[in-house]
Amino acid sequence: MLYNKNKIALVDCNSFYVSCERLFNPSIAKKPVVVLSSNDGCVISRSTEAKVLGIKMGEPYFKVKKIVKENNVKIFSTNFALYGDISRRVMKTLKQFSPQMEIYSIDEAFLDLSSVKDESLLEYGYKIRKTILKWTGIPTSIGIATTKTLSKAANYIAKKEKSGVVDLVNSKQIDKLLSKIKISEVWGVGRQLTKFYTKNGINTAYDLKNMHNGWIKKNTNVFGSRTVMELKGIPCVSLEPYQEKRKNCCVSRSFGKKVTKLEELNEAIATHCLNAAEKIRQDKQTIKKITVFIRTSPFQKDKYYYANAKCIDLPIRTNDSIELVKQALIALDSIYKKGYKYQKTGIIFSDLKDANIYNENLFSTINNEEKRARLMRAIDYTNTKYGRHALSIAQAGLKKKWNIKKQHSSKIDTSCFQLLPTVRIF
DNA sequence: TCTGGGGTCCTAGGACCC
DNA sequence: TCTGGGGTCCTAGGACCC
Repeated sequence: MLYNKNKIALVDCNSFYVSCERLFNPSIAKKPVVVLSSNDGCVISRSTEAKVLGIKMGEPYFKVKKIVKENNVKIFSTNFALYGDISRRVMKTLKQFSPQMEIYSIDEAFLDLSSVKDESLLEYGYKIRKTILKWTGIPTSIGIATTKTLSKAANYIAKKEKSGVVDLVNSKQIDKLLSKIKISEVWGVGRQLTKFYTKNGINTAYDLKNMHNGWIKKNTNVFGSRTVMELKGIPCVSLEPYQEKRKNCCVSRSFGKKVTKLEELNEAIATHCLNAAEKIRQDKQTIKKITVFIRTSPFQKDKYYYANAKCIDLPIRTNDSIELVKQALIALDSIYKKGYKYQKTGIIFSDLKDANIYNENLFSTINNEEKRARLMRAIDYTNTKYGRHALSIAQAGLKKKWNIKKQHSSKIDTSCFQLLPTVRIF
C-alpha cells in the first residue's frame, strides 16, 4: 500500500509574552517575570522562574501579590502591539520551513513536514528552533507526530526537555510518554471532560487512547471521539493553511473602576463599537447582527448582580461606524438599569459576510451611501497614519474615565517609530 | 478593594412547516 | 373523551481553545 504518513510539527513559543518583554529588557533574563491580562487582572504568562514560585496560570493578580513582593517578581501589563509584531516575525520565519503552515494562535503554528524524511525529523526540528531563536530571539518548543493531537502531546513533553524537540513519528516510546501526560493536559479535554474522565478511571492520555470508540461516542460527543482517534494515530483534524475570515467580531473590556452612569456606558460601547467596526472594514466585511452586553461583577452573585444582552437585527448589512454606533446605543439603552455597579461591557458583531457580496443596498436607510463609505475610508486612513483614535466620533467621549488600568506597561511598540526602544552609546 | 479577551464548534430545544 | 409525524432552521448556552 502506498501511503503517505502525516508528519505534523507543532511549534510553540515558550512563555511567549514574557519572552517578548525580555527581548528589550536583558535585566529580567532568568528572573521571575509575569505578564498580566487586560486591566492588570490575571496572570496570563509566566517565566519558568515564576512557575517555580507557584504562580498559577490565570490566577488573579491580587492573589499572588504577596509572592510577587516577597520574591521581587517583575510585573508587566499586556502590550499586544508588541506581541503581535513579534508574532508576525516568528511566523514569517517559520513559513520558510514548510509551505503548508497553519497559524493556530499568536504563539503557535502547525507545520506540515511530510516531505521531510523520517530519520531527519529531529534534526529538522532543531534547525527550526535554532533559526527562530537566532532571528527573533524567541525560544520555542517543538513536537512532531502523525496527528495534531499527538503533536500537541509531543510539544507538552518537549517543553520539559532541555533539547526542546520531541519526535513521536517513529518513536516506540509513545505509550510511555502518553502515560506521563495528565488527562487534563490533553488537547480538547477541558474542565468538564476531565471531571467525567477521572470519574471513570481515565487519568492519563494513555488511558484515554485505550478507550473503546463505542464507549467514547456514547458518553461524549464528536469532539471527544475525534481526540481519542487522534491519540490512536488516526488523523481526524486536518491542517488548515488558509486562514478563513472571522465569523464573529467581539470587542469587550472590563472597566478600570466600576461604572454606574449610562453616559459612561454609552462612551464605552461607542468606543468598542468603533474598534470592532474598524476591524471588520479591514477584513472587508459587513454585518447583520449586533449584540450589546453589560454586566456587574460575576464574583458578587447576589441582589447586586445584573447581566443582560440585547441583539439587534439590522435592516441592512453595513460596516458604517456611525450607523453601528447608533444602533448599539439603542440596544444599550434597552438593557441599562439604574443602581448597578457595572464591571464590564462589550459588543458582538455576528453574521459577518464579505462586503462585496451585498454591494448594493436597494432599500438603504443610510443616505449617500457612497459618500459615507468614503468617509469611513478617510477615518481608517487617518487613524492608521496618525495613530489609533486620532479621528473618532463624539459619542466615544474624550475623558474615558472608565478606561482600563495599565500600570506596568513596557510601552514598547516595535511597529511604531516613537515607541521603539532607544540605545545610548557613551 | 482587586478576578482578561477573543474566538470556534456542537447540541438541545423551540418555532415553524406540511 | 380522543389531539401525528417528520422535517428544517434558528438560537442560546455550553465546552473548548489560546
